Formats: sequence, structure tokens, C-alpha cells
Amino acid sequence: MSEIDTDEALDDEITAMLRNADQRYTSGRRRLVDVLRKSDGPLTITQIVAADRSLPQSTAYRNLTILEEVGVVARIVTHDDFARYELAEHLTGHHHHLICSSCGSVTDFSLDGGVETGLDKALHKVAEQAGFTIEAHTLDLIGTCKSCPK
Amino acid sequence: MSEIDTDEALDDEITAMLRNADQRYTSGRRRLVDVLRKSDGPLTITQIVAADRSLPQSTAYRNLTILEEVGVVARIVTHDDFARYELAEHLTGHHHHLICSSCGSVTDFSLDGGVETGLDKALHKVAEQAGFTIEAHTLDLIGTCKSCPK
DNA sequence: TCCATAGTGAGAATCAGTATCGTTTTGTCC
DNA sequence: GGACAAAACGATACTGATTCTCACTATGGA
Repeated sequence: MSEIDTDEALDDEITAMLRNADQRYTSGRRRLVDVLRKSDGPLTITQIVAADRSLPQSTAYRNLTILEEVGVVARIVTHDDFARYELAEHLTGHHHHLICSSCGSVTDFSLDGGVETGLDKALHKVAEQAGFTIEAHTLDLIGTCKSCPK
Repeated sequence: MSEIDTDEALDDEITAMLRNADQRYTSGRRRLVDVLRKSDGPLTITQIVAADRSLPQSTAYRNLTILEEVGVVARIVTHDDFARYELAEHLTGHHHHLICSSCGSVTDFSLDGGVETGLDKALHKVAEQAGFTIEAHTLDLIGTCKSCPK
């Protein structure tokens, strides 16, 4: 698993991925990536344009779509009807989400490596029986976060 | 885990759940439940009204919302932007989803009990550390289904 | 510097999902 | 069985997140 551990390496990798698709790494796209990099969970469009007011909504949507096509960004849909965006696991490492059904916040977490590989094994067995080819899996916890009343 | 194993028991349970909320189990709602019961995975609104042409879209939406509030139906959002509906796990048992990224189909599967409890244990440990109270979890496989070309 | 191409952003268009409201059905009381 | 009030129905209008359009601007190579 070759993860990216410095900001420079991340930028280099993203530049390369965009260039492969004949796309430029413009300043607007950089700002988008910066917002996502600083977050501890996937963000909605509203949160993204609120975090950096210089990002117009229509451009944010378009560039997120392009970054997704190129593989830099992942678009995820959780419990509500707002899409959320995060840097692709390829860049940040495999993780899962804690989803608060009270305030709607979504934050990342990781499983212990042993549990994750055990799970993977079980999933591959299931997939094989069903004739299904696995590309990825998602695992989310739904509940109440630390800062919401129980 | 008291699951429902006959159609009559299911109907009785749903009638009771609706009655608790001062709601009637009308013929339209029955037809809706029938469609969901016969499916091997969660269905979109389009699929539901296509499966039973006597269900008008607006009524289907309204009744699915009511059935969800009452706890009979679960509304889930997966990879695309179409909500899908299924009978609540309380009625059908805990399960997960195989999501085909090619044709978009979603079908159910279950994990071996041992794997599921092991996973649960790991998840509760994570949640505890994060001050998060778990209500439920979702686990989806994304990939290519049996009937789609690899 | 110039030009062709790619990117930008304000606003219009799209469409799944929700609200409205007059009509129909249901349950209940006589 | 009939009548009335409350609940459900369903055609249609509306809402809002997301996508599309298009005239304008920035970029990078010759």
C-alpha cells in the first residue's frame, strides 16, 4: 500500500493523475484539494464553499466531478441527500465513517489491520459464491456522535 | 433476534406497528409491502412503481415515508442518487448489499454469524474510543455483478 | 506576443423528491 | 344500512441539489 505521506508527494501525485487525463492542476483545483486535505471527514458542497469563500459553487461542482473522474476525489452518499467529497483512499489510506444521525456530521476512522483483513477474507468468500467481483467495500457506523445529546 | 418467518406473522407485525402510530394498513400500503417482500434487494421508486403499476408515484412516496417513520421500511442511499427502499432489518434480519457499479443493481447478502459478531466487537471498541453511540452499521460491497461483463 | 485550447462562473435547466388540495375511502356511531 | 368525520388518495405544482450553457478569462506552447 503506497500511501502519500507529505504534502509535496500528494501534490506531485495529483499533478500526475491530472496530467494523465490531459487536465491542469489549476489554483482553483488546488484550493479544493486543500480544503479536503484539512478535513477529518468527507465534506458537502456547502461545507466546501463555506470553508473557502473564493470557490464558486458551480466551479466547485465541476472540478469535483473532474477530480473524481481522474481518481483524486471520491464522491460518497451517506444517510442524507447531500453528496460528500473526500480525497480518494488511494491517496489517504483505507478508512470508514462514523455518521451522526443527530447532527449529520461524518468523520473518518480506521479498523485494526487484523480485523480488516479478516473481514476482507470473509467478503471475498461471499463475493465468490455470488459471482461478484469486488472493487471496494464501505463500512459505516450510524449513531450519535460525542457532541450530540444521547 | 425475533425474525418474522411467515407472511401472516409479517402482516400481523406490520399491522401492529402501524396501529401503534394511528395508521391504517390500507390496500395500497399492502401492495407496497408486497413488492418489497418479493425483492431480493432494496428497490428504487422507479422499480417499485414499475413492479406494481397500480401504485401512483406520489402515493408511493408518501406511504414509503410513513412506513419508514413507523419502522416497517428502511430508506437507504447507496452509490447513485436514487433512494432505495427495503423492509426494515427488524422484519427481515440483518444483511448487507452487493452493489454493481456497472448496472447499478443492489442485492442482499449475509455474513457468517461469527464474522459478524467479531466485526461488531471491533466496531464497538472503535466507537467507545470516539465517544460514539452505535445504532446500526452498514457494509456494502462495490464491484461487478454476475451478469455484467468484467 | 499571439493563438488555440482549457478553465471559469453566473445563471438557466433538470429532475428526484415533497407539499398541496380537492376527491375518495374507511371506520364508527346511530 | 346510512351518514358523518377523519384518514388516505393521487394529480399537479413546487422545491432544491446538481448539472448544463455560454460568454469571458487564463494558460502554455510556437
